[in-house]
Amino acid sequence: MSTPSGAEAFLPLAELSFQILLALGRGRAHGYAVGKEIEERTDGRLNPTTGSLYQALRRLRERGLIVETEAPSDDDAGDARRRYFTLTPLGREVMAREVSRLEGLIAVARERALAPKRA
Amino acid sequence: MSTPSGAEAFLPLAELSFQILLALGRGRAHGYAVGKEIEERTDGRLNPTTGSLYQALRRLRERGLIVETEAPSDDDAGDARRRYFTLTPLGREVMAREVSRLEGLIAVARERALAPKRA
DNA sequence: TCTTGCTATATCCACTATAGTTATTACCAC
DNA sequence: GTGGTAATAACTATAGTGGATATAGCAAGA
Repeated sequence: MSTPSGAEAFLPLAELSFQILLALGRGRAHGYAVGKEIEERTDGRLNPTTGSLYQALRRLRERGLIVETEAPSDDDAGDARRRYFTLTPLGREVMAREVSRLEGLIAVARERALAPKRA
Repeated sequence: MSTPSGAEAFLPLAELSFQILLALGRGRAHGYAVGKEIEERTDGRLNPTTGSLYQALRRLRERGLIVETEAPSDDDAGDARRRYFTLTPLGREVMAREVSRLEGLIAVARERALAPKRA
């Protein structure tokens, strides 16, 4: 279905942006935690410095893929500096579309590179 | 840390670069044809200008993912300006690794965004 | 035939977006 | 105080993209 949301316009997602959306896919999180999650999940392969991380968060927020939200109630003991983010419906849709796009690429790659033809 | 081939160092592949490798996955092709193939395969969604196309080809060549090769014998009627390219083994491996990487991302995205948790 | 114009093919230059680096500030727990 | 947590800002590096340009070949028509 071509949902007229314009989600396509955000594709392809940059590596870090996609990773951030993935991290937020689990639910609300604050910036620092997002960075840690990415680092852990990628086994240190990706280690976003705060500079690039918050830059990317800002871009995503400005484009409406994520929003800044209140701290969760079970975090009142937490650090007041924390800025929490969650995916917007648009962000979720962009993710879904990006996944579709990638799946298409994978299918083509499989049929071509893994069963190479003579040149 | 690094894989034997160092193919990981080329990841993530940019959209256009990956598309070019996909196009060459079918076998040798010249630049212009690569552009056309991409445009057709993506139903016009991607319409690489010659500028970005040849720049990307140059980058891929400089990094050893593709090489410039002779024109095929059945092309002697073709335009002499044509520059033909083929995947190198490294290029093929980079493709394979990129596919693995993307599959990993997809798996994470599926489990998170398509079964969203309460934030 | 000459000219106009379109497709094919490629190069060069400049702009933009993204990411990385580094430094600074501030809070919190030990 | 020290060390980890959390965020901001200024700067740099560079990959990627896009636009303008050039040129050859071919087709259509004056």
